[in-house]
Amino acid sequence: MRAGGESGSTIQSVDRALTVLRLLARHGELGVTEIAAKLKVHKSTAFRLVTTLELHDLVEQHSERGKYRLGVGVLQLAGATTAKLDLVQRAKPVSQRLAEVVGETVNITVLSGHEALYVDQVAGSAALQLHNWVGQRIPLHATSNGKVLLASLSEVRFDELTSGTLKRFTDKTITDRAELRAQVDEVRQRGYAVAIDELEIGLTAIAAPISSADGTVVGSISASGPGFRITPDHVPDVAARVVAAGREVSRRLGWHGH
Amino acid sequence: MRAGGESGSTIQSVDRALTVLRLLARHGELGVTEIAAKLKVHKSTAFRLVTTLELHDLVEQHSERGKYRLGVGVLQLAGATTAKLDLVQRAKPVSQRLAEVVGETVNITVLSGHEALYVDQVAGSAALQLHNWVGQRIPLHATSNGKVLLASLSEVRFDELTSGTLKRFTDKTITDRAELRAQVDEVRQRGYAVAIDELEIGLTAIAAPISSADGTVVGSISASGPGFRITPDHVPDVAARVVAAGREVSRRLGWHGH
DNA sequence: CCATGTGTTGCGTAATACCCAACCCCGTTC
DNA sequence: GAACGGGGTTGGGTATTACGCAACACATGG
Repeated sequence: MRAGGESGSTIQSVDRALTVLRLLARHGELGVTEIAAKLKVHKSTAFRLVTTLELHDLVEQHSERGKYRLGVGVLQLAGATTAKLDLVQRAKPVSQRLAEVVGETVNITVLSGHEALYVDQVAGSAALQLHNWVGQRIPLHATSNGKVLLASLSEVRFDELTSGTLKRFTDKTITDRAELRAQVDEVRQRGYAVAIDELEIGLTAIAAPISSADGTVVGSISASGPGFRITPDHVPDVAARVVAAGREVSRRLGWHGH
Repeated sequence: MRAGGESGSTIQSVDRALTVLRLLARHGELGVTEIAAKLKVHKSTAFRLVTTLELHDLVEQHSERGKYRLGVGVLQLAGATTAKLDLVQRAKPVSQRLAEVVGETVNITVLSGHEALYVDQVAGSAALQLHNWVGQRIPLHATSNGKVLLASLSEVRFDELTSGTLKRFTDKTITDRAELRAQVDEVRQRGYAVAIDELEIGLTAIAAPISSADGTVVGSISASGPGFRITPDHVPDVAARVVAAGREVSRRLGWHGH
């Protein structure tokens, strides 16, 4: 029987192994039997998968003959990826301080394809349940970060990246292109973007741009938290701090603007 | 023919796929043909491997029909791993500041099995060629970090972890157990450890312990750089700063000692 | 002590992933 | 501008490879 694969050419066992990694990322710790159940394969198959992953330090088991979790090999790989994007490295201390002062979760995003890509996150002191966004992509039109990134684009690029239909997430999501363009213009004047309930009900976010040495916007920094904490009254104050943080990161990247 | 596998049970294709990840971590960017050559497999095999990896966002190719590099999925996985070790999160700002002040590379290690495991690194401003140690394991007896970790152990644990022969790296490496024990005692009294040319000729490192809320040592922080910059004269000064940083991190972990 | 739960290991089979070759697509060369 | 070369990509047949099965070692607890 030919591999009833998804898209023509994918290796079954590798696909399963990588799924194991994602499962472990999601659940923290899993046993061979649990993994087998989730993958719908035999125990022995699951075992051989994790054994191979273990050989590369991507997973490790808690105390010989125990459950499995993600291993340090992952950190090695991550180190190699972030080495190139020194944006994360340089922004880290600034993000930390911002998260400390504001008490909310701080994120850094960059433009990747047609979406905003989260490349770093620092949990705020007040964060209850922290969802890790790092590595995830979010539509540009529904987030404060996205609007900041859009504000940095030329007219034509803006049109390109907003060409599709603007997906609705909540009833506050901006789905009209003219409305979006107006908001983005405002962001450009004001220097920061706000999104309230636009991606998720109850979530308020404020973002500001990060510029590189030559003045082009390379990313955005944001603080976000529940609407009952970041009330409309607080927005200007938080925005000022986020903008200052964005400026600080820009300065660390060699930017010398005003 | 039965699989002439290494250690009983390992899946060939998965093993190759993970090797691809490590290759990409090492070389940054590689094409299908290059990967095939390094793996000693056919082009098409290499292609199917990277395609499967791409499906999980672990690799991505630069501009359709181009070379491959590590992808954002790696960051997602890494986020899940470091979420548990909040040591890294809390230590980050302190490490950054220390690296800034001292100008040398700062590392954080924890005890993992019989070795020291590097869990974080901040490159110093003066760092020329930065090798990323994160995720790597280094023998306890040959590094300043290792000696700090050893100093926190009970007599029996110390004996366990130094039971094997102490591998020699340079002619300064401590290979005598009695000598090691003496040095570790000194570390315990003095509050910091020094290693000069012990792991690598020309490399000087200074480490101090990090304690958790209950007072047990959970890791170590170190500054390291070339011996011509960190001369014996500088050691006490740098050591004081490293110790202070270790205390600061400990405080952030809830430690309330003197 | 047996019952039941882990993680682990040998073995035969056939499904699977490999190699091969041809393909497309882009740059260069002549 | 046809021919070449070098990238990445795509079908197909074969036997290598990885799968499922079942029995194992080891822990836990009734």
